[in-house]
Amino acid sequence: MPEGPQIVYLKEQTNQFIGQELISIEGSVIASNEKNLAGQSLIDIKTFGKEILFCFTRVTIRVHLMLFGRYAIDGEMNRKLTLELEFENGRINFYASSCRLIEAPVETIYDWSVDVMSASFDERRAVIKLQGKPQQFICDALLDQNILAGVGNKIKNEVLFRRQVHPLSKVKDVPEAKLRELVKECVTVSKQYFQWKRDALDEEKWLVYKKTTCPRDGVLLVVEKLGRSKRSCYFCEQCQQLYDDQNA
DNA sequence: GGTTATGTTATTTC
DNA sequence: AGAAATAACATAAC
Repeated sequence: MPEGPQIVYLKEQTNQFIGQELISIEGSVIASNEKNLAGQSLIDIKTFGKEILFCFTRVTIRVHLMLFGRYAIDGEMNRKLTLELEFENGRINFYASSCRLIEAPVETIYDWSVDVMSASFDERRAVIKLQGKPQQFICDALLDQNILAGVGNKIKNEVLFRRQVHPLSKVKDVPEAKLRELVKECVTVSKQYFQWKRDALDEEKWLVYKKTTCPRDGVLLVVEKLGRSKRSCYFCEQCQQLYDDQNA
């Protein structure tokens, strides 16, 4: 369920709750001494990367859907409930999600300049931070939430294909101009993904993810778990260039 | 029934 | 100490 754009979409679905009073809170992950949240008002909903933040008067609840998380607005699912927030005008349930209470002001712990969906995302800084991981494979570096918060495995594969970079290129061997292209593409794909989500087209738009042949040249795609992260890479050996010591 | 999947974190091992 | 491997968590689809 996650990846930044889907979380921004989720926020869009929950905006109706902003300004509402919390009637009740349930969930196995919220300890009993935290139930006094009821009565507080929902001041704002923010997103950071793959996290959604429910900012109440005195405290913030952070929800991360991880790999299997689901949610239902004014509905039920037959799964393990991790958090239920009931407001005056509706209810949102989270299942199989990771939830945490944040007591500090969120501005002090989140830096939105690394969030690819944020208006304050800083491209140049992302490039510099990538260059700070010279030995990493590009397929791992693009998934680094401290550099490109919100980018997940689907976006990673799409970006590498569109910019024609082999996933096993080392960051230090990728020319700076190409790194800049990759960072820009992360933003582009993320914004498109968000729109696909709105249009309910998000399962059919990917060029290589879960596909078998390259849309450019028809060559069979390679599917392998690569890099330190061992996440699935879908790529074309014909048209995605491997940057290495030879051609850096 | 085994494998895989949009993810992260805690623990163990080297 | 610190990097790297492994386990842990949770759930559905093929």
